Amino acid sequence: MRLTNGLPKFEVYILKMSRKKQYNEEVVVEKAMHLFWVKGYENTSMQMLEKEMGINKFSIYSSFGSKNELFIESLKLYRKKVSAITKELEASSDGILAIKQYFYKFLKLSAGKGFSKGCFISNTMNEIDNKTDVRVREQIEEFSDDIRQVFLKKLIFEKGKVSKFVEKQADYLVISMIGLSSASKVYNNDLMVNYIENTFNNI
Amino acid sequence: MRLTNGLPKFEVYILKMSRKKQYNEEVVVEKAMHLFWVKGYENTSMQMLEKEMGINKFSIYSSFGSKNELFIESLKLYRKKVSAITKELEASSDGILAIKQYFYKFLKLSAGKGFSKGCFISNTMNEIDNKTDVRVREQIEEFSDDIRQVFLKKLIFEKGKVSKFVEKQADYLVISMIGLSSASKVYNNDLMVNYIENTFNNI
DNA sequence: CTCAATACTAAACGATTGTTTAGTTTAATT
DNA sequence: AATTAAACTAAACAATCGTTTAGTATTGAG
Repeated sequence: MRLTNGLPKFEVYILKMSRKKQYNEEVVVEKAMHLFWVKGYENTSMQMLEKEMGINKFSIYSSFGSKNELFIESLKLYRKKVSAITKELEASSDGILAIKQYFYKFLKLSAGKGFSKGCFISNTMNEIDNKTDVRVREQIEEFSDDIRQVFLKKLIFEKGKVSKFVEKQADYLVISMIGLSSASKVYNNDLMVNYIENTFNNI
Repeated sequence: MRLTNGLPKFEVYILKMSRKKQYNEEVVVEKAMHLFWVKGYENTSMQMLEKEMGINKFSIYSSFGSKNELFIESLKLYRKKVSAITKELEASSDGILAIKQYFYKFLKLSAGKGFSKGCFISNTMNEIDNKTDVRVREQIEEFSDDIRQVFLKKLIFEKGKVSKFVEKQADYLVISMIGLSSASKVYNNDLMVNYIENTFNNI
């Protein structure tokens, strides 16, 4: 919908309807996300995105502006998906046990068909370059901070009070979780289960 | 140096000397390794390699055959570098403490100028694709197996006997170390020190 | 000095990269 | 039906990718 008589100078605007989009932007972003997740930013080409998203380059550019913008939208969507299980953790009546369950859910989330996709964010961390876009870095930092905050809340819930010690445990758990998803791309499920169990022996 | 009279049928071979190489292959592989280490396989172009190695494409191809072969040589060289500190661990009179020191040495090895390069092998793990070369996968597996073996040896040294439990601790430590190097690319040194200290609380 | 083998330079190869553009189709309002 | 804005198709863009090739320079023995 757009104005056909230029800038709004009067109280009555004349409207003209144009052709409708044949795709849903939320749907195609989800498809792009899965491709970026598995292949990474650089190894995903516009050609691949066209095929996966089912729309052509013009549509991608008119909806998202650039490959980079589409990537950022994909990261945001991923964070949204993760925040679903993060909220479950937050709502749980358990403390540390709930964090452990969260690790298992996170591992499940990274499962692909016969292989592990890892965590989209930690995959992106590993692709980071000195010339990576600032807005991509922001997504990574915010993701990490969000999870740390919930871990901290749960640890305080279990241990009773805030302390430097508990803060450091939260830091430890965040990095363990990032390590978990990275490693899951190469090591089998049994080894990852063993990793989670050992990690929570320390807490 | 090559024979100029074909296959060796007689006792006397006629030799012809040709132009000498103006570069040392071991030296230029080291330079390639650093570039692959920082940028990854796909994000390193032949143009960058020419510049970094100080020789041109023809020389790279005549010495190594392809970009992929050069990458594999780079991985081998990296393993050689890591095996230096792995041997220190093996030779140490300490047990678990020596493994912890190994973690710190590994962290130091991944330090770049003002940023962390991570571990070349774990960076490569994260770039793995369903169409990644088998020989690249082999390098990763061998690297992982080598370290596990030394960790296991040290754990047995400290705990006195072999057991399923000790084997699982070795598995845990390998994945922790991979996680360590991945995370070091994004998190600061204090957080990584905290990670190492917490990890060895469990062992 | 000649010869043959190899190292080198530099240009070119076709394929693919992300992005843009020209031209056509669809839609609802006038 | 005419109009107009936006969605679409498809081709083209310059730049870069990994790899190859043609031509020249260097080597040391015969």
